[in-house]
Amino acid sequence: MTRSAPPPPEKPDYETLLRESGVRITRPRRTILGILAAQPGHPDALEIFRRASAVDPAISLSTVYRTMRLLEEMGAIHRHAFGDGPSRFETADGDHHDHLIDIESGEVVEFSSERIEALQTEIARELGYDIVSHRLEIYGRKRRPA
Amino acid sequence: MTRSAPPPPEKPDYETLLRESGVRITRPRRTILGILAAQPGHPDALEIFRRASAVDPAISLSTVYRTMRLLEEMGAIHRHAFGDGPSRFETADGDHHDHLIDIESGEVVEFSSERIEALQTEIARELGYDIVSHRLEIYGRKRRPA
DNA sequence: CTACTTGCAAAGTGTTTGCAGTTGA
DNA sequence: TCAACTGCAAACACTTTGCAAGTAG
Repeated sequence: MTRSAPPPPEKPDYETLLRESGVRITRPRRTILGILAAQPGHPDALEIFRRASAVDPAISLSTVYRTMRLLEEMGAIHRHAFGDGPSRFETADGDHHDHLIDIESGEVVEFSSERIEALQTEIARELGYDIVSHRLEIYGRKRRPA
Repeated sequence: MTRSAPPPPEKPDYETLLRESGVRITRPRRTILGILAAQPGHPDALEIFRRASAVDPAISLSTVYRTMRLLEEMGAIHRHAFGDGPSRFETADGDHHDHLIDIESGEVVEFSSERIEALQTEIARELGYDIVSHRLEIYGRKRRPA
């Protein structure tokens, strides 16, 4: 066994990723990518558009939507439809997780449970299905201290 | 302990329910109610509108939407947003259950798991929240027989 | 009778798309 | 260079709403 280079960084370099997919790195895309990298939350398209506009006022909302779709198709981000509002996006670095949405503030807390995952797989199997994807959202409100 | 009347029928009478809420039973409402009672599935507004039109061609899509909202607010039906398409509705008789959606046919299979419910409550508690509602959807495809 | 409902058309959201001009590789 | 990309405005799908006419109780 020989020494080798350290494992790749946990956060992929989207620009490189895109370029390798034969996609051009344009100004609007670089701007949006920068925003996604800097913002840890679950913003919607309008939110991203607002931040992008602050950096480059020429950016259009269409381009935001087109870029989000592009990134989603590449697997670089996930799209969520919490409640019924607009789609909200999240970078797809880490592992799978589910969401708890604070119905009062809209805040999103991420969590994951191997046991729930396992139960879902089991249930799907019993029903004769293979899981392609799933969505688990808990809507709650902060517990008042007694 | 005295003998008493048998438990109420499992399927509530929506007309009575509505009347008791001070809501008028109009022709369109009666038609829609009839369709919901007869159809066991998870139809969307357009689907309900189509079936209603067959019974009473004068019904408008707006009235379908207004009626679904009314019933939802009364707790008589649940509204779901599977994938990203239109809202789909389901009568709220029985117990709580979750959904497995066949991504190829759109078919919806209902299931419920006390263990998953319990795990969710536990997770929410650990995060400091009380659950208000939740949504668990499994998207899958029928397993091919080997 | 008259307040609640309706149908219709118009408005509203969130998102996608056609097109002519722009730009990255 | 020149296909990929963009901004813009128009189109879209789904849903809600204003209003004048209709109707249940």
